Parts: sequence; structure tokens; C-alpha cells
Amino acid sequence: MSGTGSRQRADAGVRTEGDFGWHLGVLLAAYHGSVSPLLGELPHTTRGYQILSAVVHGDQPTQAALAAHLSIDRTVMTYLIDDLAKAGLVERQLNPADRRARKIVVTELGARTLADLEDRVREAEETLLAGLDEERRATFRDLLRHVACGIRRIEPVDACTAAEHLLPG
Amino acid sequence: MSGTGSRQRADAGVRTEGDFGWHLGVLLAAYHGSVSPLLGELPHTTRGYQILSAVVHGDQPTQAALAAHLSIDRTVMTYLIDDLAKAGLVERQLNPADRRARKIVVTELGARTLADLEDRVREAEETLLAGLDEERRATFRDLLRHVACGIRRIEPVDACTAAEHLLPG
DNA sequence: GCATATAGTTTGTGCGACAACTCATCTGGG
DNA sequence: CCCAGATGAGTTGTCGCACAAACTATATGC
Repeated sequence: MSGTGSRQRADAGVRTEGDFGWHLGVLLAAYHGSVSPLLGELPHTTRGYQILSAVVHGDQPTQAALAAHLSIDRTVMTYLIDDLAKAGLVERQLNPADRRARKIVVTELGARTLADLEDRVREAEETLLAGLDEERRATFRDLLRHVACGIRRIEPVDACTAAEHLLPG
Repeated sequence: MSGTGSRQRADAGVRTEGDFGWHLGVLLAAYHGSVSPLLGELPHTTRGYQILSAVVHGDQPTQAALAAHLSIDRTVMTYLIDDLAKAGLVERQLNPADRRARKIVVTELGARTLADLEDRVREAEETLLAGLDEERRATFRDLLRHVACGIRRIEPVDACTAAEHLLPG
């Protein structure tokens, strides 16, 4: 069994050694699996959902900024937006001040769609976290958010700031 | 802005509404980004690492069980194992009792490689979680593990049990 | 012994990511 | 005013990967 290495430590007998990545993968896969069916005809499933959410809540000035926020390649973002636009959920708004840039804005249909989906997605998330009681679910969400925002503060991209200043203290 | 829906709740002003999936994506992407460079020539980067880890720690009886554990398609697992075997890290062990099945076992080189990598991966994970103090990092890992195991108890696949019975209480 | 199920592999297809290129527009230097 | 370079966006081509559908081989049950 090769009991060498840093397996047994003094602290607790927790031994979550090489499993962190696996835990993460399991959770993300389950997230996709639970959320995708809720999204129905929404293009590109969770990707589309996240974009729609970022468009509504994030208020990114350009398509490039939106792509950076979501760590999506610019060239990929083009056809993702294409498909969301075809579905009537978002629009490319021309910016008279800089005619290269397009700001992605939500349509009325998009806003209604997102509002409708958000509650159901939230429920699905809670179901995913059903292994934890309510207090721990909140703690987990909180820690996860801190981690993600910490990562984004190290890596170049801005982001998070928008969500961060809304926190209690 | 569509202030409807479940945005504002009584509890805290946390508003982590549609961002859970995004947080998760950020973390997993950062995980790949941090860990992959450490793995060097190891085939299929984090995938290969997780397989190697599962082979050593998980003791799955067959290749199919291994695939199910990692949520990898059987047909994909074939060439992943192929490449790990070509690299001399694992071997397909024939089972005389069932000559269809192959048990994937680690080689000496594979064991040494994994032992060497585990410490460095652990460090990279800690760096990822640098936004949290040490106590919260442990809490986060713990909650994540519970969530993942909870998910795997709902979805058919076994797994987790192996890690679970090693817990303190 | 035949039907059916299971472990693993092979092959083909389609989608998604990324690189390289193009186009349009902005910005600064002369 | 004009030119060079930078930047936002879109287009095209290529590659790798995941998945479905075959196929081989063994096992098991009637």
C-alpha cells in the first residue's frame, strides 16, 4: 500500500490526500448534470446560463470583458453570443463612443428567462449540497466564493469586485 | 434589474445568486492551471493524476469500476490507461478468475511518481486556497468532501466509501 | 448449448477549444 | 492630417476529446 509520503499527519486522521481534485470534479459534474436539464432549450446549457447571468448581474462593458470574466476565449464567445442572440435572449448593443465594441445586453425575454431559471437552479444547487445541513451549506457557499474571488484577485482578471462590495462586512 | 425572485432573503445579505456555478468553474480551472504544470510528462495531466491516485489508493477491482469511480467513459478509459501503461506507470493485470476483466495496478515507477507528485499537488492546492486561513481551508476541504460523497451516495456509483471509513467519527 | 449479459477495445462522428488571419476602428506621434 | 500600432470583434482551419455504435472475448443462467 506504500504507506510512505505525507499520508499520515499529526493533525486529524482526515486523509483527503489526492482527492481534492476528484471531489471538485464530482461536484462540478453533478452541477452540470443537475442544472443542464433545467435549462431546456437554452443554448449551450450551463455556459449559456452563466453568460446570461453575467450579462444581467455583471454589467460588463464589452464582449471581451464578458469573455475574460468567464474565462472564455474571445473567439468562442462570438458564437456563444451568436446563439444566445438567435434565441432572442441577448442583443449586441453598438457603442457610439467606440464603434468596435459591442456591449451585450439582455432582452426582455432574456431577463424573464433568467429570472425564471435562477430559482430553479438555486433549488438544484441546494439539492446538490443536500449532504450538508443548512448552516453548513451557507458556510460552504461562502468559503467557495472567497476562494474563487481570491483566485481571481491573483490571476489578472478583475471580476468578483462586483459581488464583493455587496457583502455585509 | 428585475428585483423579483428570491434575490433578497431574510438571512444575510450574501447574494451569491447565480454565481455558484461560476465560483466552481473558477476554482476548477485554477486547479487545472496550477496542477497541470507540476505533472510534467504525465499523460493526460490532471486526468492521469487522478487515475494514478485512484489506482493506488482506491483499489478498484476492474477497469470498468475505475472508470465509474472517476466518471470516465469506458471507451475513454481505454486509451487513458493505454497511455499511462505506455509511460510505464500502470499495468493491466489479468484476472484468472474472470478473463474478461483487467485490474489496473501501479508499477514501482508509478508509485514513486505518484508519491513524488502528491506533495507538490498538495502544495498547489493550498496555494489555490490561499484566500482562506488554515482553519477555513480545512473546513472547506472537509465540506467539499462531504458534498462530493453525498453526491456519490445519491448517484449510483459506489466510491467514497473507501475514503469515508477512514474518518475519525 | 444457446441466449443474454458484461469487460474491454475499436472505429467513426461531431462538437468545442484554440491559433492564425482578416476587418474595422481607435489612439498617439509626427 | 496621415500613418503605425493597438484593440474589439469575427472568420476559418485544425486538432483533440467525448460519445455512440459497432465488435471480440468471456461469463452466467436456463
